[in-house]
Amino acid sequence: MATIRDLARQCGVSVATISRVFNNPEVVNAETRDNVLRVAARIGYQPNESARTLATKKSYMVGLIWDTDHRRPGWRHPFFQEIIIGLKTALSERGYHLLMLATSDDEGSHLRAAKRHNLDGVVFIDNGTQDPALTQLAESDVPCVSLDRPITGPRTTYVISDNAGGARIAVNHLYEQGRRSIATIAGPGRTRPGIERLDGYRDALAALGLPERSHHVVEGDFYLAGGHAAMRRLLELDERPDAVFAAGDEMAIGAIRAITEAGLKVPEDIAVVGFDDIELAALVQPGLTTVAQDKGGFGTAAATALIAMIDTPATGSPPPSVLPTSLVIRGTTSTLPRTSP
Amino acid sequence: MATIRDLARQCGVSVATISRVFNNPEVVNAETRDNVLRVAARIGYQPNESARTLATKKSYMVGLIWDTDHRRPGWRHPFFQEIIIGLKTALSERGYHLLMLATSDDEGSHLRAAKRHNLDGVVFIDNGTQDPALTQLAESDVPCVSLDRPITGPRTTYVISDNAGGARIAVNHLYEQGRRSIATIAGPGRTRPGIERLDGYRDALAALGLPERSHHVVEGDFYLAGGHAAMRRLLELDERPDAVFAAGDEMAIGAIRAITEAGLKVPEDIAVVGFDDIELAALVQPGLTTVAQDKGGFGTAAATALIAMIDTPATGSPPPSVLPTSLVIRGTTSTLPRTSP
DNA sequence: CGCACCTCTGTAACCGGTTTCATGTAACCG
DNA sequence: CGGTTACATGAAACCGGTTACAGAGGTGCG
Repeated sequence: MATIRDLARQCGVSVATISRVFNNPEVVNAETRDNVLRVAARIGYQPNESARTLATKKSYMVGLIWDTDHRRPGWRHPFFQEIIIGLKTALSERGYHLLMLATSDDEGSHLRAAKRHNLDGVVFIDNGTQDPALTQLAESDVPCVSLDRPITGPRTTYVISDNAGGARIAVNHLYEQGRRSIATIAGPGRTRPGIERLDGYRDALAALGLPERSHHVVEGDFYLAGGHAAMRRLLELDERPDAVFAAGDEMAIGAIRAITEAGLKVPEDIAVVGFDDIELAALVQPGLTTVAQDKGGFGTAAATALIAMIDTPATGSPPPSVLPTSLVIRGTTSTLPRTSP
Repeated sequence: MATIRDLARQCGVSVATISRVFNNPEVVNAETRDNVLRVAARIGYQPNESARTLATKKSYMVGLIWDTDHRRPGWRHPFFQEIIIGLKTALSERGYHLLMLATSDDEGSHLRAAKRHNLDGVVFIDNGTQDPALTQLAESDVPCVSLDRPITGPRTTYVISDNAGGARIAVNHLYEQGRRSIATIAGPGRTRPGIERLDGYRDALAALGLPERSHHVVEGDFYLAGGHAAMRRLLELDERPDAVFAAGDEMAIGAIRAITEAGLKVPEDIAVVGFDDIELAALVQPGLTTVAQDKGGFGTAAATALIAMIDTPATGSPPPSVLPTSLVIRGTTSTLPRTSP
């Protein structure tokens, strides 16, 4: 690899001039500049990023902290790939790279790892554990963005879906379809989306003047089996609901299965709305009506907020991004559009 | 951030000694070493990785090239998340980090980007395009591992599933279930898995002494709609098959839908086997019997091969890893195990 | 005792960039 | 014509590590 001194020699100028050609082209004479660029292209010169980072303290690298947790080996984020695509694309456009840190690094102190590697900022994806290393990071001066989990700090913000709003949309939609006895299969009460979606459900019922019946609220676990079990409990009620809002698509599909097994029909007897819009939602039959999250938006919003903090050191924490959700209507709430496969 | 010179001053030793404490502890006096470590911990010293990389030419970073392609915006890898988990875990254990490079970087020359960043190696995930930048990279002296796509070079190897073997397993399984008229919905002829799985299907038929009927081979597109359409063609045949091997799970599910729509039953009238074992396979009803790929194995094998090349500069290219596939038997080939939800 | 050898440590060059400051030259101005 | 200013460039220090080499002090042996 040619170094800056090699190039300087070949061009008959000093290294300072070479450096200027790449970082401050306007201050160098046009003729000199063109010549440098020509020779650089010929000999295939390119600056060494490590040397550059060492001198400038800027790495153009953003850390991604995503603990595929030792304690919970199977943990997966439903939209991981979409988030990464969005994040990477938005970062790329601004010239930033994404570094996935080895988790073992520094025994869990992400802050130390960030400093070591001269990271310009960090994004982390919540894995549900209250990792103290994340709090430490958020409280530092390193720009941070958290996905799916509210967290604060001097230079920290977060991106989250409008869970309550989405839940309201779902309930309203069921109401518009003529349903008046709307139950919910909630997420676990300890999770953020679980709480917020349940709140939205309650708000919507109240706004519509529908009574909230406590036995119409059953807690699930976000997974298929939990949704199935929860639905069975709902089916045993004297006052059987004519619609169910499930706080997650997998639970919704489990619920549909329970309904079908009971000899009832979806949506004729019971309409179902899910939340998330996972791939599967479009593939099951009938298609699952669901509240879609803006999957790509997570990455984009995170990148935007992060770069704002990085580029203008004066700014503290931008306001959190609350991503809008939208209703995707499919077969489980409407018999009309029978989508062929 | 404390630097090595700060630490040296505080300890009353030279920077060389400090450096030795961290890189070559056995050559420094035990007492001195302990003292340095104690002071280092107290003042929170940690080496600057950029400076270290600059001096040693070793970054402990591996690049991940995964073109979420401008030309094909929707391209996604079915197992992306699992691959990343496996890759990251295996790399972490050896102290390596994963850098996702900005695609715009250097206008597509991944090789240049790798050099700039002093990457120790590179992994790339095939996106189906024959990107010349990948070939250039493979032909360089940078250690490379390609996923899902055979490619060669002086220090390059690849990881791929045993597609043909998996197809044979599938066909044999159908045979054991008493099926004798086994059709296939193949993948596109231009894709590697498409070709290999079809080869495996043919081999298996031959080995079993079953005739191969040309009209029993229909090409799909790996997606649901393609599987559906292909199955309809098979259903129109005079000689209707009693089993179908679909070269991808989504196609298999499309096929099942077509079968059901035609008033036939799975598996009673027609048994179905898929390939991949995507999440959905376990969630549809009846569960899809399918040939599972070793998703995590991709990442692990890639990391192992890459680190072998990195650690021993003398070695050229390790042999490619062909990951074994395994059959997961569910409802679409067997009426016995009716899995509850 | 003299010499070889081993153990431990320090000095200083080096990795490849960036940036401050000084300098030379030409243009401009009254 | 002398002085100010703008422009273009170069010399050298610096970023924070690593490492070749030299040297100091102690030990063992003939």
